[in-house]
Amino acid sequence: MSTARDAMTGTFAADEPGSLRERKKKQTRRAIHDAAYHLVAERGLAHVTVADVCTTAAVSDRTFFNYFPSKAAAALGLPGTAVTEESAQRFLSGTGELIDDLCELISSLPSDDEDGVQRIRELVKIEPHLLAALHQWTSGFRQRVIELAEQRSSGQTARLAVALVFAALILHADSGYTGRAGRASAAELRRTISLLSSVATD
Amino acid sequence: MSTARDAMTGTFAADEPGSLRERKKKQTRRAIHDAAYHLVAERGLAHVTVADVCTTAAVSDRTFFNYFPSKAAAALGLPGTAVTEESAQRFLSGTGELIDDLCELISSLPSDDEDGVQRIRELVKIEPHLLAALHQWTSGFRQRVIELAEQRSSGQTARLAVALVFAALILHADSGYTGRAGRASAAELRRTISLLSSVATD
DNA sequence: ATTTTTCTTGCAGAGTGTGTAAACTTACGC
DNA sequence: GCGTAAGTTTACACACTCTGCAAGAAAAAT
Repeated sequence: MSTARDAMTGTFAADEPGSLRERKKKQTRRAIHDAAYHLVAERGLAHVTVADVCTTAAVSDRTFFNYFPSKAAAALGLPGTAVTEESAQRFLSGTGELIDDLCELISSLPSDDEDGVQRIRELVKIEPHLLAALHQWTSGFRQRVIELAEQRSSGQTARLAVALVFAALILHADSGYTGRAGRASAAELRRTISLLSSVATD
Repeated sequence: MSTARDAMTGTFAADEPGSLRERKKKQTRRAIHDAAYHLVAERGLAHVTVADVCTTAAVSDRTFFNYFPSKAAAALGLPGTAVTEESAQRFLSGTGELIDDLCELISSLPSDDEDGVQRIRELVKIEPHLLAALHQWTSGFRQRVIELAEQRSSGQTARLAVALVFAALILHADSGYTGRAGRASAAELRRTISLLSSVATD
């Protein structure tokens, strides 16, 4: 992976990953999430205000909302755009089974952080309210995926496939389903879908 | 169906269905939902405030929140308690296949209104934000159902079954899946689950 | 008729989230 | 370098959501 650094000048191209701006944005995003995560883990969601998070992260209240739409989203560290343009293109030009490619698409969400999913599980376990927030976010994610899926297969089939894949995803996110940490891989999702299918036809 | 009216005195037992209090509560709940539904359908969610709904429904702002936790919930007419004690008991003492009984449980949610699901679909179609609110509500519903399911079948099987049933339920609520109006019957849910299973094993 | 319980309402207040415009920082061309 | 363009942060003001509390109104129980 090239870092897009210009070999002649040593400067970065505008707003590409690696530019000063992008690095700073990633940094403040991370600062906000970290602050929210730790505060909520300690005090509980209801006893943390956005203002608290902001002072801890050393940003203004207004900046907070430039990065996250809500306190819950910040605590969970939910990405603003769940499907990157790159993932979308790869999916649209995919050749495999729809379900398999959907699993691939879904499992490639951009996290700031490798232990992102781990943090989500921890918080959800101690703050069930956050599960609702997570599902709300997932709803937007799902909408986008449906749009993409309908460009590969039309109508009902697409919706059914998406429903299955998200059922599997939620099972993985829901703590208690499996003790495993870390994000769900495409293979694991595919396996869970097989399980779902077998349960349906008992 | 007995109305619980006391044959001697002609009065109603306290707080049972048919008592004056219960009727009035149902009435104001309905008034609030109707007002919210129509206003949101006309102006869109963002251009309706809780205060607007309250003046239309002729209740105080404070009363609004005694019936619905949010503007979106009122517009959609989402019931406060999704699973009645009665449904829960019937499910727990059920004898059929877990999946089938879950379909029965899920499809028996208490609606104030026969065309409740129809209204939900209409609103969601013009206000995608409401889909998120719906999923959030569904999240709480799901939690309760998981509790119940785990009392009939333990651990993973219960979770898998619930995931399937809710996948089907969401498909039905989501406009665009099927043109049919009205609430989803247990049989329709069961059929959708079969479809899901067939999509999984292509 | 009186007491008790439940529901409604008004008020006050903390907290969330948005529009706007000014200050500031980074990027780019020269 | 240097000046302009573009993007980001910040303060301020403001509408709105939602909750707690206590007094009043309505219904049920005695």
